[in-house]
Amino acid sequence: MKTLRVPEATVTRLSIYSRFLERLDKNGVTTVSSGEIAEGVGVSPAQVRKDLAYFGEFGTRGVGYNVKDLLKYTLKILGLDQPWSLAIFGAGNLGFALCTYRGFNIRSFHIAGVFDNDPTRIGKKIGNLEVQPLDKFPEIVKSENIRIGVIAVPVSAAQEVADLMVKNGLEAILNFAPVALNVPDHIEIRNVDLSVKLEILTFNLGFRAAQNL
Amino acid sequence: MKTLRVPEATVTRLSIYSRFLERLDKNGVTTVSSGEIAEGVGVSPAQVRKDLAYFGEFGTRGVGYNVKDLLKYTLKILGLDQPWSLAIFGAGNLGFALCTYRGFNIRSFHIAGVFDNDPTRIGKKIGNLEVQPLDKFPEIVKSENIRIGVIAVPVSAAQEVADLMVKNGLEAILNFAPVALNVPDHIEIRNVDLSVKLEILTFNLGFRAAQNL
DNA sequence: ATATATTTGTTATTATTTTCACATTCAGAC
DNA sequence: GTCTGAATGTGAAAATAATAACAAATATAT
Repeated sequence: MKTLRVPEATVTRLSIYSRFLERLDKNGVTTVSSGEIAEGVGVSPAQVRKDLAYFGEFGTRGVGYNVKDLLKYTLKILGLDQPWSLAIFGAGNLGFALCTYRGFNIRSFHIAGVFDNDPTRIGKKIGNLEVQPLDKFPEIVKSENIRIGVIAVPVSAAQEVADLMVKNGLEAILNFAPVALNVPDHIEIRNVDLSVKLEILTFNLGFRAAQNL
Repeated sequence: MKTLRVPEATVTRLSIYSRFLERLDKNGVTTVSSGEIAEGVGVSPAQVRKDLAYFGEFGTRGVGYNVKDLLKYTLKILGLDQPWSLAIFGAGNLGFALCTYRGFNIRSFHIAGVFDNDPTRIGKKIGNLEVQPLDKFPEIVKSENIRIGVIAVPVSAAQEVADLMVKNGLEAILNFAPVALNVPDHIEIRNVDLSVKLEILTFNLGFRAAQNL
């Protein structure tokens, strides 16, 4: 094993492998090969092995991987062996959906606060959470030890929210607003654009089809 | 201009450029350079020009690009110069959010049907849409000329829904369930995983930090 | 008209990522 | 013990993508 820069694509796949391993484990499967993982998530077996090789040797030649062990390792690598508190900004339809989304509430994630500036939304219950006004943010960041913020507000408010997050010491931002945000270099930021892949589909149905590619 | 395989990353960025151009146009900007686009969406100017070069020559040397024209071209390339009807499966929180999501209702997209198998959801109104039972799907696919399906159901039901979509002649699927679906080769399918990027953030805050990378 | 400042389109270069191929290792059968 | 079949880990090769660099083209000022 060598330690070098890990491609982000590798981390992406690791997250997917780990979810697949969770399912295997739940189904009582104890051993799995790179080929079976590959088949299960839609990549090549060599890719699976190469990805894992960035982090160590987890398998047994001639046998494969122990599901429980590999799951534990992948979770550890992803940083999911510790709890993470999230703050979600925006209690509209998307924010609401994210608050109840399984992926944001399982594993080590925990939504510690939902914020909105709309008086008609403040105080509303989402599960056992209550929508908070923005001015409660600094206090809750501290009390809940929040390091990651999620932006689910309209484009027009996104930069302002990002600034607020940075000002209050958050270290990472997951941005669902389709706009490039300006944040300092030390802030980890990733964008999730819900419609980009939809437009990849229309591109493929249209343009590519026309060219017979 | 040469015609060769267009990288998917290029199509992804094109979608982002086009949204940025829409904003410029709305703000009355008439001309833009590759550098300004790059700055606005967070890539390099060379990347912008390279991406556009796959499809033609749209700019004027020494000047830049005409915003309205380039917007029109990018929309055309993405297949957004024609209307697209969508079917959304799953009227839970995520399905609900997608039904009201701007990106799925602007440009040339139009949600032509929402389906669920839960009797407590069927008949409910989402905007001016009404949640339909699954058995209405074949009829609505035809009457609304639906070619793209969106999966917003739990993992346990996702494959079944995908099969139903394929059986009814849909050509493309946008899948929000975190599982690899099995579909015939001629079906265009893309997955949107809402929590993968969240786990990239925790990876970067944890593992990478530990290694000082 | 000419010179100058810009900015594109494109080729060459560099970097990154994926695939391939195989030696190595292990478990189990005999 | 030894042999056989299976699956890993990895270095080399191939494919892909991003960056850099620059000639070509255009508008503007003089």
